[in-house]
Amino acid sequence: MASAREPVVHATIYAVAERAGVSTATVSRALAGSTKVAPGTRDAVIAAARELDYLPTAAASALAGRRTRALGLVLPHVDGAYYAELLVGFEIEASHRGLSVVITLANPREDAEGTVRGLASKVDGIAFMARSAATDDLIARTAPRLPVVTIARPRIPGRDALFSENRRTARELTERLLGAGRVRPAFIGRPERGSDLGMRHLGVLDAMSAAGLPAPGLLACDPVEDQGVAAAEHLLSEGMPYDALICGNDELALAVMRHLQDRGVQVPDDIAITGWDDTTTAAYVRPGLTSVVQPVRALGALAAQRLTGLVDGTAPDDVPTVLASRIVHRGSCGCAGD
Amino acid sequence: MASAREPVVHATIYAVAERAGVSTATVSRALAGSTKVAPGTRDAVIAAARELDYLPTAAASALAGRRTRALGLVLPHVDGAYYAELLVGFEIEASHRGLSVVITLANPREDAEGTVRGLASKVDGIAFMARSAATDDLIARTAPRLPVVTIARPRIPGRDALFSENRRTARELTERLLGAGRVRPAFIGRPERGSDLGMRHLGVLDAMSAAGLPAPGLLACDPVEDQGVAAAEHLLSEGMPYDALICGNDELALAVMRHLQDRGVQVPDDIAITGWDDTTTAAYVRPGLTSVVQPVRALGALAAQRLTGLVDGTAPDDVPTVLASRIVHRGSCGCAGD
DNA sequence: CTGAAAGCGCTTACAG
DNA sequence: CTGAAAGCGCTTACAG
Repeated sequence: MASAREPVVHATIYAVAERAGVSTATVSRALAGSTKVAPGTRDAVIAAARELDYLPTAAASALAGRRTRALGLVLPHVDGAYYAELLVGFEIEASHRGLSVVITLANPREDAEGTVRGLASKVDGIAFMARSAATDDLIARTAPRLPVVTIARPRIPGRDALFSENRRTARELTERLLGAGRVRPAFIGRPERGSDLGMRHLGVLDAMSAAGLPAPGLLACDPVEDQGVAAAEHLLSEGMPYDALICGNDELALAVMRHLQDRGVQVPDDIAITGWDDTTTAAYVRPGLTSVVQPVRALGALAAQRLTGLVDGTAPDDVPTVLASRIVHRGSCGCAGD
Repeated sequence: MASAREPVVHATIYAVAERAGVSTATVSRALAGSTKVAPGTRDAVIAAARELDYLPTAAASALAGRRTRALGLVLPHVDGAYYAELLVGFEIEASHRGLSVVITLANPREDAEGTVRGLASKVDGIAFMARSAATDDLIARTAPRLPVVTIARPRIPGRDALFSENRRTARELTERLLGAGRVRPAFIGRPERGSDLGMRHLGVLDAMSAAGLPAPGLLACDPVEDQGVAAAEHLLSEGMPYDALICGNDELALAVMRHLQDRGVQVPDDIAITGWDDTTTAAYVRPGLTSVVQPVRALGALAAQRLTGLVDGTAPDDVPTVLASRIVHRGSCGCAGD
């Protein structure tokens, strides 16, 4: 076993101060862009810093300044373009504000408590995304310690909660199907209170009751491919009692659609199918899958933005925010029309 | 504008020490799991820490301990499941080792230099993924400051470089096509020296020359959808001079395939098509797209692992590492066989 | 506009 | 096995 890497010694603020002929306080101010530094002094400091290739140690700044200049993002332990997109929005916004991003995957099988506590010790604020091992309770206990926002998950009392529009969009989508004569829809997915899927389910209910129709069918299953296959199998065994399937996400919708097609069911003639998230695949399958585009990147950016506001004390408090979604009509719903 | 959030005061190591009736040195050791602490003492410290809900300030630990206990990951500024998967592998491995992950998207349009320098000041080591705004030069200049590894990008002299197997897999894929009678293949993508696509292109050349055949065609374009469409259009206008298209990634392959199919070309009868990355969509289109699964998650994990070794001084130096890829045969290549 | 000095909250030789 | 004390490298009232 080799010995630990010998750390290269780098210039500190003292070296810069000495070279520029000023105090470390002045170096600190000049480099922070303080306006109360004489231009000439500032230039000398900047020149000295550059000559020494000075890079302030983040830990020292954080300790002295009581700001880590970092934001935390807790994601469910899954892959997928959806979360990647959220991360992109969050990171870009954070980096525009000079903040770095510490990312954590909350794995149900592991020590979520320890993970989140650890994160809380190294960032100025945390965004919790959707369903993850970070429970309501854990988030609530974390919140007094530092600013917290939630994204696409049940709201924590007194904390900012961000969502994409779900209920109203689901209602519109359902009304569109009803308008095309599909009056016996079923919802596929597990609607949980306050979650994205829960809200989507409510939107479907809204449309049905507004139209004076009975409640839609419900096939409760987790939003993953194999459960979609199982749901499709179940439908076939039941003799296809519905004429439209509003799926909680694309993964489910694609699995259901393919399985039904493989069994000879015609989409959309025999049954209409819709999804959510507008994944890449939705546009590539045939018929194209009607889906809902969510402003995921904007949601990520908004989270970073509100967190920054909370950290600086410039944010209005406790305002839930909902960003608009948009239906993308393709062939699978039999209502693409125009 | 509201005033800045009043920080809640939390227990420090002094409070824990006082409560446990020991010195802060002992608290520090006990909590770090040092073996040189008497069991009774350790229990008392742990109890006191729990009672006070003590959370060590990461900045203070980092400053005093000269270790941030964080790893940096620089990704190209794009979304997509591929990078998400890499991040998952990296994060899981890092978190297993008690390290957190600071993620940065290197955007060509922005200050990559400042971004990477900032990152270098807050982590113990950095992994640079693929093509990003982090140039060879920038990475080389960062490397003396802290441990660095690269992933799927041209190697930086003297630094660890990780890859998934590209050249040999490309050769196998090509040989399979040749075996199925497709002797006039073209490569679609922009092969750059030392990059994943560059290696894939070389593998195709290997197979052709080993078979005593002329070099394959080359349609140089960036690996994005619209360039795939343009390439397909070009092929049509040329009268389809090839019988197989080996595309640098799935995005390109899918765009090419769809465009050709829309123009009446039969896949694989008229032309065979293959991609790389085995995206979700590859399995959903018809015919299914033959593609190559890369060990992306494992690559991420390996990067975190080697970085940790480098930080601790326990890593063998300068060993390039290549992880195996696997071809997934589907209908599009006309060589699925069985 | 600038500096001296205290202090941020830990870790780690060093000594016992 | 434990403690006193120095020190990690910054920032920020405070005073001028």
